[in-house]
Amino acid sequence: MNETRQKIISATEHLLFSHGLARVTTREIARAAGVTEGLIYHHFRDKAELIHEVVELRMAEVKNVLGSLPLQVGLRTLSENLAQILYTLYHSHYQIMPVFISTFADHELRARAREILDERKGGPEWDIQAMALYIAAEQRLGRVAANVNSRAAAELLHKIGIQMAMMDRWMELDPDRAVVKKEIRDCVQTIMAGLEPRGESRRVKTARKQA
Amino acid sequence: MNETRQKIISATEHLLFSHGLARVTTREIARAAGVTEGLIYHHFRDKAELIHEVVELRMAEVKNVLGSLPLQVGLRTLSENLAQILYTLYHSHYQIMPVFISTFADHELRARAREILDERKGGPEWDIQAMALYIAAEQRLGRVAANVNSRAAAELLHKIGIQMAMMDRWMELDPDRAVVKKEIRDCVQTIMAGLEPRGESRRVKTARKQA
Amino acid sequence: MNETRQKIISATEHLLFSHGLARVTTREIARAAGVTEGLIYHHFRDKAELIHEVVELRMAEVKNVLGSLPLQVGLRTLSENLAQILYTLYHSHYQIMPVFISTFADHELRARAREILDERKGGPEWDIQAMALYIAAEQRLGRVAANVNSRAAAELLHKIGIQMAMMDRWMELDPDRAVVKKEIRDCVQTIMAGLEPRGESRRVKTARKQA
Amino acid sequence: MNETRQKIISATEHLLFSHGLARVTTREIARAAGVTEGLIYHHFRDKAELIHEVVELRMAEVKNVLGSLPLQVGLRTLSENLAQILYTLYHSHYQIMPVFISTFADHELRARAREILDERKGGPEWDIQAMALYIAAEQRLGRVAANVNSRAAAELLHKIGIQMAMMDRWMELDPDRAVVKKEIRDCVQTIMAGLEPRGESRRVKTARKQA
DNA sequence: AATGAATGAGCTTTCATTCAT
DNA sequence: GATGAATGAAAGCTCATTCAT
Repeated sequence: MNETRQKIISATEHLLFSHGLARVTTREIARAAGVTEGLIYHHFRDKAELIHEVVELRMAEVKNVLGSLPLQVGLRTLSENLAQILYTLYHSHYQIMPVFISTFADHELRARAREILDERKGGPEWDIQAMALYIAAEQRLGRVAANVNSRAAAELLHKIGIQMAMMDRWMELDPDRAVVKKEIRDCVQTIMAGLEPRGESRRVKTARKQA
Repeated sequence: MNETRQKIISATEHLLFSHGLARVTTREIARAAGVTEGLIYHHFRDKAELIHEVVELRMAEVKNVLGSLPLQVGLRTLSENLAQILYTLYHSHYQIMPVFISTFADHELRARAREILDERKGGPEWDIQAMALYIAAEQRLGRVAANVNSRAAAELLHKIGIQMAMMDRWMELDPDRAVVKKEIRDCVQTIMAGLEPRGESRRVKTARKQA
Repeated sequence: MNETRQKIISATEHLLFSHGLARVTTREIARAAGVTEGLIYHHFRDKAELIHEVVELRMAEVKNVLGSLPLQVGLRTLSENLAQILYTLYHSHYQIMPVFISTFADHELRARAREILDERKGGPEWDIQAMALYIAAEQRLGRVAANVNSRAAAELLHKIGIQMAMMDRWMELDPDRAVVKKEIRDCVQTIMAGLEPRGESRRVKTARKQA
Repeated sequence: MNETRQKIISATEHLLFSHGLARVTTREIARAAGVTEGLIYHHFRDKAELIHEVVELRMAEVKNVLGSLPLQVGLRTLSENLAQILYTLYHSHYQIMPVFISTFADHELRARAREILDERKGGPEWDIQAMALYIAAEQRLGRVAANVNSRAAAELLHKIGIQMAMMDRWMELDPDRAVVKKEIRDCVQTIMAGLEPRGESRRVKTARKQA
């Protein structure tokens, strides 16, 4: 059955992680999967199809990362919840980052990856939506300022989560190192408080009614 | 002389932009540069050295992007200044993104790129520092809240700027499309205002004296 | 039983017709025959044996093409009979031409095909013989000139019939196009009349006593 | 210069002669030409281009085979001239037969070969024309019967010449064996005399005014 | 008898690199 | 400095064939 397929796909993905798309040869895949090169072509039309499948599997997995988050609206502190959101985003994107980066090496592959994300009810858009809804809910409870654009805030968090993952991959840092939590907390605090002075100092700053 | 070197390097970088590291062959480089393949090896020890040089040049260029920004502390609105900062970060990273992404394909190349950034007085760290200093200055003028961690805020902006660039590359979107400005404005506004409710509602929110 | 054998052989021959020996793979044969590749090896030792069998079958079929012709000695016109002979030769050779041509691609296959033709009481030799006998019979009736070498005439017709078939295959022309009949008629007429002038003009031509 | 090209082309053609298109691998070509496989691709875009070139060269060579024949109209015996024509056709076609046969293995190759023959002022059509003109000239001298269709006679000879070459290739017979001359003489004699009875016997045969 | 996963040799092709000129 | 023919290793892929089920 498709145990062999799975072995090949896993081996490929693993190589994608460690070598980068350019260096992944069918020979290496075969060796890593413990099969012959010919067998790869028995299960996949060509190398492209295999890579596509790897990308598809991983990309589809991004689906609704935040769906599993028990975001208790109105419960715990907002900061705690946002930190949890960011951490989840960060961790999941750390996982798919090699596959995601691989799609940069190939035009067609990238287009395909985009399609996959578009088709699925899931993917980044869905995560952003989930966050925006959460923020709006907190807004109704008065835990988030009324003038906040929940959608914009969600996109902000999304960008930050991905970027942290990408940088840690680039720096080849462990995703579980202690500093990450601290970094996320600092980030959340900044977003929570905002840059604008509060209270009396408000008069000082330049008006930005329409900004 | 090094006119030829330059031609070869430019051609290589251009191919990196359009094809990705995997697809860049010496033959294509030679053709694009209008020289023979053999000549490449008169100017560079091997292909790796050439690629390294391309990466080195572009990476070194990341240096002090914000140095060119006339960030007038205390002048114009803070929002306007932040928007300008973000836009500059976004644009410059959009330019180097292909080279940056290329470094993911090769372990050694990536390590080298990191070294380059570390060595130079310039690079991301410097931009972050510049932003942090700017924010701190505004803070002293009372245009930024006193409790803001200027360093954390700078890192936040940095992440957002890079991530916007990466996503637009991935989506193959034009970096000058009108929507970008709007996106940046929304983002700045959110960061400025923060998520926390202001005024009386402040009592409602959880204390975060030490958070 | 040998229903499967037959399916495989038919499929192979069909592919030989349309692709040429070089392009006929076991995979394609299996697909065309609606069986699995493995099954082919239950019925034939190897691919060579299968091809051999196809060639054998078709070659054996060449047998006695003219035997089916109701060549009525002394009846109808001689030209009509010759045209019919040529047409039959042409048509039958058009059918086997792909298999025949295939034998050029493989030394051993060709040798085998020759053996087959030799073994059978049938094959080209038999057709030539049949024609020679027919011509000799007409000769006795005075419908063919007494000085004609019936064997040589038969070989002549044989060559022409095959060559027409080969050329039409090479030109990828339909064997039933109207022009064929006209071509055959012209050919027969030339053979019938001969090139030598007749009657008084005979004196003019150079003597060919020994030619 | 193109000495290498020539070596490769020659080697390829030689292999085409001995193995058939199907069995000609780039590896063997390289070995036979005394070069590396890679070099083949330095001189030819791909294997197809190489084969095309071989076919083109040989096919173009068919050009005007009879042009070199000093066919002395009115001189020597007609039979001698026709025998010489047939022998020349036979010999030249014996040479190109392997390449010609190769074109059967590949649809595109065959189409290309046809184009080559069409384009050139030369090729079979030209030979046929030359023969037809020769026959017509003899006709005017009264050495060929007035009612002979010179074009049809030329086509007849053409077919016979090619077919003899093909059969000898198929039988793997030497093109210079003594029997060939005898075969050609018999053939010419038959064509010269025609099958129809001459003189008084002419009344016996069926009328063929319109045949 | 039939399947189809699995094999391994060999094919065409690419590509970084060298070297005589 | 510059050329481009030449190399050789390795890439992606095909295909006849085997074998456990």
